[in-house]
Amino acid sequence: GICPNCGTPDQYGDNCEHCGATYAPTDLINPYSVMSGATPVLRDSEHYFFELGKFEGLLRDWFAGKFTHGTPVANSGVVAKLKEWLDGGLRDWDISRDAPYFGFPIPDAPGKFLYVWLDAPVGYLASFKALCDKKHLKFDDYLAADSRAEMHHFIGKDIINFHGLFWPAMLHGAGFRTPTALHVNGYLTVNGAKMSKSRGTFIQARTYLDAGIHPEFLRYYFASMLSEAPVDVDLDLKAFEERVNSHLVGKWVNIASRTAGFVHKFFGDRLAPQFGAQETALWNTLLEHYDDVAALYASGDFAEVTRRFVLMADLVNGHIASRAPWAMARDESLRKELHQVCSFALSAFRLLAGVLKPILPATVAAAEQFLAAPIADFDDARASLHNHTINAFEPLLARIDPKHIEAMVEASKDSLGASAEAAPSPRKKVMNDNAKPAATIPDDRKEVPLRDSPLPTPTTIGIDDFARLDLRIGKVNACEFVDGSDKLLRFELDAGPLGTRQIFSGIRAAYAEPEKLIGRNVVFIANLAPRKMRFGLSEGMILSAGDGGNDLFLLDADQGARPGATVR
RNA sequence: UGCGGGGUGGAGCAGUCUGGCAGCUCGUCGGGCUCAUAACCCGAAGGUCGCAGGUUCGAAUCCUGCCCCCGCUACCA
Repeated sequence: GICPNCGTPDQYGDNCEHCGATYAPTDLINPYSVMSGATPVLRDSEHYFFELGKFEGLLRDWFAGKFTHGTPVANSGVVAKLKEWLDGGLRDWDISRDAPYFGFPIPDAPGKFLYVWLDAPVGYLASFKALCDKKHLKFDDYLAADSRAEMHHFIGKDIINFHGLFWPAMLHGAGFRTPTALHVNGYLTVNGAKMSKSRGTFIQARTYLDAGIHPEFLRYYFASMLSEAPVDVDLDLKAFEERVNSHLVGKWVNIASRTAGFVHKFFGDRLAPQFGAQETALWNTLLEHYDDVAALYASGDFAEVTRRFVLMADLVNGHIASRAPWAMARDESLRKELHQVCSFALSAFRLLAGVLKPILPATVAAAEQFLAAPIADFDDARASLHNHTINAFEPLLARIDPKHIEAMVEASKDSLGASAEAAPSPRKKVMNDNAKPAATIPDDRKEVPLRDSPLPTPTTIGIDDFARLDLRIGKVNACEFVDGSDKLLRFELDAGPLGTRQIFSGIRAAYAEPEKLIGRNVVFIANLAPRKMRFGLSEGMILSAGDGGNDLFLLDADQGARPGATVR
């Protein structure tokens, strides 16, 4: 609506971006919905509140480490952020929502639901309770107010308040213990910007895997960027490729790759009974670094872990280069030295596997298999291998092929998303998805608001404009009502080569018997950016004719049209 | 508006709390090696550490002001 202070149009309900004034949503002049254009209406509604203010003392004690023997419950920046709330005066927390809403109905309060952030953390504990029942653990040993177990939360920085204010207060209020620590991560950007469909950087896990890129490579990259501080992490795809290839393949696996052959050829896969003097000296240096790594892990400084890992690997490769086992191999009299150098290298390879194991569990498992020497725990990797027989070396990791990254980016692109982004909105506000971390939300969904379109709507379009719409035939596999929605029907379409699509369509008023639509061939837009709705992901738009309400008629195609066929 | 985080060679980052030779990885260039998955080793070029001022023998680091980027700012999912 229009700012009541300075008259700037198109402002949100809380403050004006032009003049900076803050106001109540009801002060907005001519308010409208950016989604539908509809005019909001004011309604009275009874709500339920959690008296958060009563827990201020508890929260201050908790921040101060009173329940954790003085150990801070979170990074200083995180605590500072949380204290803002306290210093500004804690208000009661609205924990009810009116229908339509997903989640749990409030008993004896028709049409009222619990706000998702009230029940979400309870859900974590319900899940844990189920585990306790299964494993015959005592729930109270972990949750009772005097429990000495540790409870750690690993979260994104956008939900600090839920985990750092509401939740500890709820736990305490219910007679349970408070969390031991919050471990907060920042946001992820890709190639220096918010993830974007049009740039192909809105990458889904499935797309990543389908491109044939090892999942543990991403774990390594993230580890190399993370410290205790809740900083944002940029996934720079070029850096990702180079770092993973260089560190893991070029430096680490290479140590085994370049020495195992000698051990196999000359020593029957058996390692030497001892290191030489030079190797022993270097081994002790490596152990000093290794022991530091334990503390680095404990403090959450994974980036420093990987830096230390690289340093250690460089020392080993440098040593191999200076000893030149390939030259020794040509001289029968140097067999013992050759044996010692290569055996040292393989022990060092295992030590480095110990560094990497928390980050690359599957890859390290393969390394353990190759070495025939499982790493039982962190200290176990400190043992050097002597008079030990290993298995034949096989490449443990394939380098990232840049073509795979290109393919992943291409597969992530969305042509219509590109047009939406060509004229980016000046809006800074971003909606985040806290409640459902696994769900996907294209950032392009935000606005293509009418107010931002500088060009007059043309009365005619060219054929190219039409071609950008990917219209397809979809055969209705399933169609049903959506619980909690009085407007939507949920469709599952067979889109032939495009697979199946779930689409929500607001035509319930016109089609009261959705099951009768099954089998029909409808027309839908296949390249509309997927949109997350309250009830799930909607992957396209089904076309109907009419003015809305019960005046809606599905377009359809005669029987015989193939599912997925292009409409042209 | 307030608050939090950030700005360091071409890229990604450490270092800032506790002032003391500006460091790591990648990339680039030159050389070496030929065991290793175009992997490895040695060397070089490349930065007035966002800007301005101040404190100090000495400032990326401390202080003041400013600029820019990101985020949060409670009945947002």
